[in-house]
Amino acid sequence: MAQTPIELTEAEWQVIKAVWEKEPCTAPEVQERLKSATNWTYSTVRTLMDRMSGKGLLDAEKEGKLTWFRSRVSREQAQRGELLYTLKHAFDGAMTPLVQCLLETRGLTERDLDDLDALIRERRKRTKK
Amino acid sequence: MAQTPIELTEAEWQVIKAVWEKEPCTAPEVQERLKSATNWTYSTVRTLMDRMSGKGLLDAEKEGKLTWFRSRVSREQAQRGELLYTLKHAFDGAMTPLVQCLLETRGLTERDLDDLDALIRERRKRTKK
DNA sequence: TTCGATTCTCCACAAGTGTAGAGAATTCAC
DNA sequence: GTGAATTCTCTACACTTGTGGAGAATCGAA
Repeated sequence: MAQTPIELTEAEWQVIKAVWEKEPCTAPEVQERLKSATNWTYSTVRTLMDRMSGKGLLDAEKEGKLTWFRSRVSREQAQRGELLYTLKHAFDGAMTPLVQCLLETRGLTERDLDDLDALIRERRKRTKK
Repeated sequence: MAQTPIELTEAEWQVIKAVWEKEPCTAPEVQERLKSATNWTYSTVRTLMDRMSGKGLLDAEKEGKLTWFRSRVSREQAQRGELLYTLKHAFDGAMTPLVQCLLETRGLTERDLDDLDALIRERRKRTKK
């Protein structure tokens, strides 16, 4: 069940986010989507995507000359993996310091704080139930 | 001022946490502290520490045969770096989804939620001022 | 059916990372 | 001062990551 936590490299994040935008998709499409952000050549994108398929992060299906890719991990899974990594290594698993760090770090708006409040209240309700 | 954000590899996290425990310290000491967690040989630990000195993560000072190491980044700096990395790549900089993910992820206690509340209230006070 | 465009495959390479062995240097106890 | 113990230096090596070039394969249009 709790499969090995998903970890993505920086480049892999770029790619998978582009894939999530619209699936299935081809490598040239992904290259195009990343054009402005990275300027990667087709080769670069394709190599990344192939490696990601090898790791089970993407799924590749060949149809004639084209190869269609789709993600095999959801955004939520990936986010969770990344966050858990940080939680574990940087904060030794302690959630509160992590949030504290977050609150210190950013120029937060009142609105942000309201959102957090709401999240917590929401979460409380669920726990109570 | 905002120096390039600090990023540590997994092994580097282990090492620097051991260094933070008590500084300055020697490589054999660090090896000892990590003994139970990693079983790394002296060579491994030392190589890591030397590389980290090279990167400016540690400071190395030689005294006779011994080399004393101390950290050049604080736990807070490192935590912030790690967290910002996650925030940026996995959550596109959006704090609320990150916290949301956090709240979903873990078996939180009432106590945890109380702590978060407190943090937010605290933070509000500071903003108001 | 040949040409241009598109997409693919294969290979390459430098830098970074995790890991550690072999043997030199230093030091301390006798 | 000799030997054992400690610590160091140097080197190595496989694997991953970021990046992409060269040229083959395929497809659509003329």
